[in-house]
Amino acid sequence: MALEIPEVVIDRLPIYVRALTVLERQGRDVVNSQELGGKLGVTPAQIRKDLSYFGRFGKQGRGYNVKRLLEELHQILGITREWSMVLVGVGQLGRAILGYGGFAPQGFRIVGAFDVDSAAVGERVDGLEVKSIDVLPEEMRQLRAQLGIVAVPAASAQQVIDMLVESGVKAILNYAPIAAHVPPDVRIKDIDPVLALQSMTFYIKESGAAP
Amino acid sequence: MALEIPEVVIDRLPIYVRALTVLERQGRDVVNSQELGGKLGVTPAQIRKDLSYFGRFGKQGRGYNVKRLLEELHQILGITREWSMVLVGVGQLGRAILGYGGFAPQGFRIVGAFDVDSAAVGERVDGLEVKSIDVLPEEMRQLRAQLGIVAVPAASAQQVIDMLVESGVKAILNYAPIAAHVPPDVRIKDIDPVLALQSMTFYIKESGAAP
DNA sequence: GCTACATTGTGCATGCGCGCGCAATCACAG
DNA sequence: CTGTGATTGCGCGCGCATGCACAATGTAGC
Ligand SMILES: NC(=O)c1ccc[n+]([C@@H]2O[C@H](COP(=O)([O-])OP(=O)(O)OC[C@H]3O[C@@H](n4cnc5c(N)ncnc54)[C@H](O)[C@@H]3O)[C@@H](O)[C@H]2O)c1
Ligand SMILES: NC(=O)c1ccc[n+]([C@@H]2O[C@H](COP(=O)([O-])OP(=O)(O)OC[C@H]3O[C@@H](n4cnc5c(N)ncnc54)[C@H](O)[C@@H]3O)[C@@H](O)[C@H]2O)c1
Repeated sequence: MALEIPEVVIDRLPIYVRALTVLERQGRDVVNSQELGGKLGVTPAQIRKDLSYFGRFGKQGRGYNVKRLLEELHQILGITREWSMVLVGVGQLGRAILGYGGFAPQGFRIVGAFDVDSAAVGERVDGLEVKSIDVLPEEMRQLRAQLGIVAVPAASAQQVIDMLVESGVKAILNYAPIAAHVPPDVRIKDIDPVLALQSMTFYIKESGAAP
Repeated sequence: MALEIPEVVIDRLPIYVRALTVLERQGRDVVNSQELGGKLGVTPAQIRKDLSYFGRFGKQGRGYNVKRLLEELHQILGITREWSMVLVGVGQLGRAILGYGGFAPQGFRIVGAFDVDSAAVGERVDGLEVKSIDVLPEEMRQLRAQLGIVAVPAASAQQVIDMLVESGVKAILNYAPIAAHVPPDVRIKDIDPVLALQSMTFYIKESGAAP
């Protein structure tokens, strides 16, 4: 199979999905690569090249059928089905994640929440009962979640990630500020706002006006 | 000046900072590129090449002095000083951000919080009084914040970003799921967990066991 | 049905990031 | 002070992502 597809390409596809979803909701039928690129800050050639890895979805002289392209991208990314996720760490961030309404419409369902703190365990948060981290392995045998979200302090993160991997999770969204280690068959993506800020200050550090 | 430094390099420096900070706290004096690379999943050559853009910080036969290298990286990234940030959108996520203890130790201070909802305005959240979005422009004349955090719904995000730019903000951390437009002299980084999830499902979609 | 026009799909060249490999350099032991 | 061992700094080539340019192809108008 065509597994020579660059990872950068895969990372751009969800952005296309996001923009196309907006266009579909606006009732737009077709869109061309130039308009789409303008919205996203991507060159039209880039978009066409990216899509050409997977097939020929456009019509010359018109552009891309919004609905059709959206379906194709869903198929490619594997987001036609529903995905089950478990959350570990029901603290401040964990609660915001549980309450976030942005996952469900995209087919990502949180089916389990775990914490080590006995004060949190047993509590109901957004219709989900928080379970003890100790029962994660056995709970996972029923839940069969393929994705894990890690929102525990840095000190516990690697340990929690190991547990998730052991329980069969194949992809992890990690909010803890560590560089975690996972087996080659497990995907992991980190979200760290501090890293984002620290790389931006490099570019603006000369632009005056300290307080 | 040496402004030919690739952005990917700048994006890696904060990761080095994070790892070195841990080593320093552990009392380590020196570290070599191999050990550092092992921790971070980066090749030793990559690390040495990255650092060589900015100077010669290592000693042959020994490695890098942890404290010294950390200071150099702080200097390079512009994180020796304190940076002031304003937050717009004090909802679920905004409150988690305000309560997050990870910004202050790295020199990032939230000095203002704004919302449009009259129920939130006037409220004190983590020692900060939430102000109306209407007074953002005049408040900014006193606060002089260089960074902005956007945690409002997608529909309001571009408008809020325009206001921040107008008020002199030079870098924006955007949590809203949109591709925002900013002038060339303003940096912006997006944080979107859904995009991260959607790119990971591509790789694990065949690996069995649907619910 | 035919012509004019718009836009895709892609071969190809350019440029850039990555990592190899080695000489230069430093620490340390004897 | 000299030799040994280790690790950096960096020149260089390779590979890959990016974007140009054009032929292929479909649309719409007449
Ligand atoms: N709050 C934010 O906005 C924010 C933003 C980015 C990253 N983060 C990161 O997310 C993580 C959580 O942040 P937070 O603000 O929610 O902290 P928090 O202290 O409020 O929550 C952490 C939760 O994890 C639980 N926990 C600790 N060890 C555990 C273990 N071994 N197993 C299961 N649960 C465990 C704690 O009981 C607590 O409920 C931290 O690593 C933080 O750096 C937070
Ligand atoms: N909650 C999460 O974990 C999470 C994660 C990632 C991204 N996001 C994104 O972050 C944003 C906020 O999410 P949330 O869950 O906190 O939503 P929320 O509805 O709880 O909070 C949004 C807040 O923004 C305020 N607001 C709306 N328009 C405004 C305007 N023009 N000016 C100032 N304030 C305004 C609202 O009054 C509200 O308080 C959304 O774009 C969401 O997609 C949230």
